[in-house]
Amino acid sequence: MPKTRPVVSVENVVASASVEQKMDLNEITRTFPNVEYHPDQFPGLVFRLTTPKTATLIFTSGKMVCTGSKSEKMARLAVKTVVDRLRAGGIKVERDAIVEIQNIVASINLGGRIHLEQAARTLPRSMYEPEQFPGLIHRMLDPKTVILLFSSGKLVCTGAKKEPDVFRSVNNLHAMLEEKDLMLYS
Amino acid sequence: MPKTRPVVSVENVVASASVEQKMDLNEITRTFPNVEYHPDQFPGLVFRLTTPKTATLIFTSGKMVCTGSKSEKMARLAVKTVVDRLRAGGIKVERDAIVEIQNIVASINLGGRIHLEQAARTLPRSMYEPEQFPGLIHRMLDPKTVILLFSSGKLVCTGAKKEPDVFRSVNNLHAMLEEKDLMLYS
DNA sequence: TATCTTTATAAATCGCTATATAAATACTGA
DNA sequence: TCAGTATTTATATAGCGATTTATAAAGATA
Repeated sequence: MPKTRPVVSVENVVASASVEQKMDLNEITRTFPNVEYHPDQFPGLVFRLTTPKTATLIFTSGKMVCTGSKSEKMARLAVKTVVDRLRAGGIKVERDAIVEIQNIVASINLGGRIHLEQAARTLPRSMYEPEQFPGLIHRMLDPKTVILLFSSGKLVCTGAKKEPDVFRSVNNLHAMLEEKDLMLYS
Repeated sequence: MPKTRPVVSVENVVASASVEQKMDLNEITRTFPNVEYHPDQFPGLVFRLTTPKTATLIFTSGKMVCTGSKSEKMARLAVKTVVDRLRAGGIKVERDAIVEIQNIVASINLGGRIHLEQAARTLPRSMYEPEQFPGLIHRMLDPKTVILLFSSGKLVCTGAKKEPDVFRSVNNLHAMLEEKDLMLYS
């Protein structure tokens, strides 16, 4: 049995948003010289914030993608801040953005080593090709997430749309690893 | 002043050798299926030993290059073992190999951190381009060796032909670093 | 209709970067 | 033709940039 509880840390939250109006990216580029906009390379403009430390992609459609937040709440705050900044810079933005969380990435430490070779044989929906990537890739059905397992006992959980789903995924997997005796605590 | 003595470890010894006679590398390949011989790629045959864990290149000229030993003595033993193995396999080898040590590589831990930026400015014959390689490359004149310095306080000394030269090189450099106050002990 | 572009993020591993050194080939450049 | 460079082997050191996963957005390309 485990000596420690899994230590979970949300590392990145991806949110999509929309202000429901056309945006003039060239105008934004002129008012905010620090943004990155290379339409030949990618259609989105990159708007970075220091706090919360995020990068928000803004498209001509008024849709946005915000990445880098450490929580759902911070992602919403980041989008709000971007819109406020645009307005403060004289860019007309009629309504506040509607934000939807699209992906939550978390790192986890189970506190013991995982026998990956064995796990690859016993865990369903697993992919393990150590010469290609050192982690075992496991697709969980409920919640629908993907977990990368490393021999060190550390995990990466991605694909969750709600924070509780990260915890449920980790608990499900941890129980499974315990049950099948795939963990080694030292 | 240093709290610890440098910890020196010889990591690799390269020796050249010769049995002073032509060798039939195809014959060796037939008798020892585990050797590697791809004349289109490289003219030398690779003969590996488990103890001492080494790789010896054998050329048609009868000359050899032995790498991987942890000491001068082990390098000589490795070459002797290769020749004995050849003879045991029915390969005629008239005389014992004449061995010459060509290079000794050692890793060193000074036990304190090195201020590389500063060292690059004060040490003569130094090259430091961190974006290309994280170590500072210092060419020592006497003994004629090359020392790689890392911020961690670890070194790599290469180019020595005698083990005492490794120690002399390390002591010279250590004294120099102390003198110019480039070390930080914590 | 796919896949690529870009952004962020963790995990751990590989292959580069650089150093010396011998050997014997092939190759390129003046 | 001659001088360089590349090939291969081992070895420590330590940075960097892939590798993989999910996810949205809007263009381009196939």
